[in-house]
Amino acid sequence: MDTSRLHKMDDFRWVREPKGAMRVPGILYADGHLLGEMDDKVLEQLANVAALPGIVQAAYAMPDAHWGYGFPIGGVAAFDADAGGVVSAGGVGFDISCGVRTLHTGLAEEDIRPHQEALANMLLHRIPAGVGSRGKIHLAPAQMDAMLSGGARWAVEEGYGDPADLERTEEYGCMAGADPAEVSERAKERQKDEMGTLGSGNHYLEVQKVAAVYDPETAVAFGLHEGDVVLTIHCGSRGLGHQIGTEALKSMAREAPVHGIELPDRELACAPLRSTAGQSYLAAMRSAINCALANRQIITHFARQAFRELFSDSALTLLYDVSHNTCKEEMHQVDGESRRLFVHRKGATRAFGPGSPNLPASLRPVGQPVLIGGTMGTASYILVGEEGNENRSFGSSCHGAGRRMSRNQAKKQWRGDQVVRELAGRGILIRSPSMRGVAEEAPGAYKAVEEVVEAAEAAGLSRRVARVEPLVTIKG
DNA sequence: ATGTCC
Repeated sequence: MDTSRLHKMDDFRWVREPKGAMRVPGILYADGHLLGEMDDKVLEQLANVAALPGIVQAAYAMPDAHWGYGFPIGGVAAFDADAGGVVSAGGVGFDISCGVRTLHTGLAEEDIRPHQEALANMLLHRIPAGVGSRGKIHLAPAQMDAMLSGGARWAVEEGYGDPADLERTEEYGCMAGADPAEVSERAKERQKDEMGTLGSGNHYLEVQKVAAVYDPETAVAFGLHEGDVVLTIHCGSRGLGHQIGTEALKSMAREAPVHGIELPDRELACAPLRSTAGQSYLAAMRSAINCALANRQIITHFARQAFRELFSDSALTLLYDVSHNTCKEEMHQVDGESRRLFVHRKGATRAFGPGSPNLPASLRPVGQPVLIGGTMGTASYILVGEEGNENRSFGSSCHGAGRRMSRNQAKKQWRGDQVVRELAGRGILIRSPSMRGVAEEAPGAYKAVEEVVEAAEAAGLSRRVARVEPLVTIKG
């Protein structure tokens, strides 16, 4: 990215002052090196977002931002319905409520090592992965609607997991304001056999060891110690969310002129929050949030079964489940005034700091766990929401390493079986139905996750608590 | 991300 058009506030905060159609500034949180790696398109897209009606304060880019569909991935933007604000399907993304959930296993690395192969095979066997993967669960129409309304709460009621899981899930496992009647039959049809499946792309299930602790006090509060083994699930709302996103993008682009909205980019399709189209999308999008929460809950259940086969006394307990592709109605202070805003986080993790009323009592004094997915060959991070970050990014942080190169480039550079062999040599077992997928997801295709989380910490968005490294990765 | 193009 050409930084000459940016005003450098400090080493980790760069501002694009409003120009042309921009209503608010664009703010990028990153160091000079990360900015250098970012495409100029990120700045262009950030400026387009800043031009949307009813945007409040600024359009933000997280340290892992990269070029996306309309909005940058790693983008945060909040809109006020009273000020003509909009909701944008491109601002949420296709994989609605894609997110990460991390569980304690109660096991240590030395417990896992002798059974590492068996565990990898068991997890691959129990959890369907890959494009179009289907599971054992087949939802009849009434069950589909109950799932879309109830989310992880529905899943627990159906016997997939424990009520205690809900306390550690964003929205307590159930997103309010969902309306299954706003979800098309086609979206439901695509989803009816896909519950409890991982999907493809960057989605994974990973057994990880806590390799380093940065903030011992918070780590203890999160129940994390060096050498502990945790399980992390990264996936979303599968075919249903994708279908809802596709349909909404099409209809919002078609209807924008009716609402008097001039789109700087057709991909930025949006609808006023106070319109039938806007409300319909919100109700469908919230249903997809529930679908993703239920999906991660069901996968948790299958993972528990797999662990119990090998470790009869293992009890997987949930640290936290948080999404990074959403639009959520939240109260935020803007210039000393409390305002109800619709916060879009696309490839950005909610990262509420200590004291947030949205956190359960057990986490409120400490802050929200912020789960950052790295790559299968390097590491992932567990962070905590930083005090005061509501004023910096509406309480948001980065979500991952961010791609350094396209999937096509990665396929030219690596072969899946070579990646698997190389990682096996380093004690990391990869299992995947697609060697092409493994090549596309080769660790070298991603930026250094360390640099991203260091920038997020230096910018005051979230603070490092622990670094986790993979032992077993199931890839879609 | 995605029954990787209805």
